[in-house]
Amino acid sequence: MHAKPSRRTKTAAVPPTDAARERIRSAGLRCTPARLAVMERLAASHGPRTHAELAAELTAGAAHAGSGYDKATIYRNLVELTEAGLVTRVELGDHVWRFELKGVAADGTGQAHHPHFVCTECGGVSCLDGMEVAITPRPRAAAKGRKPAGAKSEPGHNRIGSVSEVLLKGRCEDCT
Amino acid sequence: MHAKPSRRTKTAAVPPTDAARERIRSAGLRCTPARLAVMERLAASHGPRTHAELAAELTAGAAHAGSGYDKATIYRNLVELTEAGLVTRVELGDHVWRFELKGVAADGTGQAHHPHFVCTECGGVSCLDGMEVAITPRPRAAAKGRKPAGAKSEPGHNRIGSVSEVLLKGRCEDCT
DNA sequence: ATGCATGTGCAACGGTATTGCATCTGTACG
DNA sequence: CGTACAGATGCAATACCGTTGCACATGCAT
Repeated sequence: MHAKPSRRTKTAAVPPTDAARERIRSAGLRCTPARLAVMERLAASHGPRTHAELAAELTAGAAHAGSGYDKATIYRNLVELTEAGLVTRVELGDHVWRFELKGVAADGTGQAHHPHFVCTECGGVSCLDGMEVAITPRPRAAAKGRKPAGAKSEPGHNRIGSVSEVLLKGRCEDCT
Repeated sequence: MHAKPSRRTKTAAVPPTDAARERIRSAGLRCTPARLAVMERLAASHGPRTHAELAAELTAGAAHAGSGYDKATIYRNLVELTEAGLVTRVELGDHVWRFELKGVAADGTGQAHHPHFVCTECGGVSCLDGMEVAITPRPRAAAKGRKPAGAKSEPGHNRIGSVSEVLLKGRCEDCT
């Protein structure tokens, strides 16, 4: 039983389900229940979710009817949605991919992603929305750091073309 | 053969081996050949190395005599050295731990904590030595020349206590 | 309704991280 | 200098996550 969204007296003229459906369709993907469920689950989350989490929620189908999807399906959907540009895949340092709904970008670009902060103690993840990270050369620089001429250190590799993702690690105030 | 001059009376110029040995000892760990080899291998690297890389180098025993250590031993040594504070373990987003010599070197110049930059195209890793990352609460209002470095009382529930690691991802200039 | 391309379920594979246990070794001690 | 013990090592097994192959079911255009 799918608990089909009875369109009677819905609070909004465009339920989020339809919005997600439209985005999926416009991304060139079929709109399947599994895909829709993944999208809605992501939309209902605040921060990035792991594949394991989503799989647990959508596989067992505890609370949500219509669940019971395979973890491989969820994984593939996440990857496909990522490739389609609807979802971002991040790695926060614990060897687990996390997926996050991307900003509204129908054209496929122009998403301002936000930095993430991970507490190395409690593992909490914070989305630093509205934060900007600027990287600047250190004031006095390495004054005394006479570089051995023979060093093979490749300074040319330090050229940053564009930064698409920022990840900070440390301790949150609760764990300090 | 090892053919190692076990005479401790050399006292010539304190080779890096002895420095590493001293650090290992002072960290409360035994000074074993495997541990020493790991330390030296890390010291000879410019960037963070993966366990697989180090294992490949130290297991097969290609160039360095005395190699042939087990990968589990190398792994355990890396973890122990990390816990001892001599090595840093970072995760650059490809689900592989990377280890980097931490703290001071023989010359005393500590390359303590530098941000890392990973190119999502070529996978190259850059150590942004001498770079500082400043996080500003707002893209517009605040000037970005400051260095909070210990930002507190962040708006919202994203309270950063202290930042210990910075990871940037994007594209290097070559891949842009 | 029908057909094809696409998505899904099941299960297996691969690779890295991690650990148990018997044996060996570094280091302190006599 | 020899001995003993805590710690380190080697070997192998385990666990887990990510990933993929293949046969079947399903969405969606016609």
